[in-house]
Amino acid sequence: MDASIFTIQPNAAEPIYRQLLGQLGRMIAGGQLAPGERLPSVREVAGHHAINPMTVSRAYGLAESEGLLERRRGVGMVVATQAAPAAGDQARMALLEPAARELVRQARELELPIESVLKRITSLWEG
Amino acid sequence: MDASIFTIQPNAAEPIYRQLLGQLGRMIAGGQLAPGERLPSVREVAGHHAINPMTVSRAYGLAESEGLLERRRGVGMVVATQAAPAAGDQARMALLEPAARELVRQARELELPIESVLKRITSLWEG
DNA sequence: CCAAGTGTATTGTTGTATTGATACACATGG
DNA sequence: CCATGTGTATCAATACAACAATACACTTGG
Repeated sequence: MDASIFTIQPNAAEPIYRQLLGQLGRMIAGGQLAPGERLPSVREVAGHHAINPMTVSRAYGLAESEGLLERRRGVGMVVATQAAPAAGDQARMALLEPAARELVRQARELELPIESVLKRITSLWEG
Repeated sequence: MDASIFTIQPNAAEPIYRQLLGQLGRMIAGGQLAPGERLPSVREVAGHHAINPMTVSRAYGLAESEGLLERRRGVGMVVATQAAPAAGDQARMALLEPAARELVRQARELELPIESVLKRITSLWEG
């Protein structure tokens, strides 16, 4: 798998290692990363995004302790075999819950009509 | 205006002063806070939420430099008179854009069907 | 076997951000 | 005038992310 699977924003408020961890979790749950699949090496990702290898290692390490990845000594990281790949819409939706709640909260504070919000979401989805 | 207009989550990743600033901006844009309306005092908000007064002051100060609030010496902060209260849906929607983009990005990573996402949003809106 | 590739433990440094404690300047109302 | 209420400037403490530079244990492929 190429190192470009990850999208990192260096200037975002969310720390880099956490951006990586979040993407890993969602891409595994969504099936874009299948069990047994090998991940780009720490140095590969670090080089491609011009960040520190240890920052990537930190994300991988946390993913491992969450049961998402398995460490193959001398080889690299691999998507855990028992990592639920195609958890039902239900389970995957749970991972979207925080972002969904936040969106709704902000929309309420803005007193926006729900129709406009849904429309915008749809537009962003297609675009 | 009561100090309970703000909702702060002390354990969230987003810093408190930024939570306050965001809510201020949206509630003013949405019209829940009308121009000329007085805000709860720094100490009031701080006491109510058990946080440091300077944290609230920081949010107020930033809001002032953004033109959202006006400082009345010895009196308190007031919603700026020239603060666009009922900017069109268009303008208010712009404030929702970051949250909307993030939601869509995560939904894509999760490979969720757009219908499920819209459904959940609607459900959260009504609930 | 050994060169080259894995991840990682270690130590230290740097920069930044958040929060807190205190003291101050100002305005209002009695 | 002065007690009481504003906001805030200032300084300090703390936490954390990220980087840097090694060194190490391990596996694979030649």
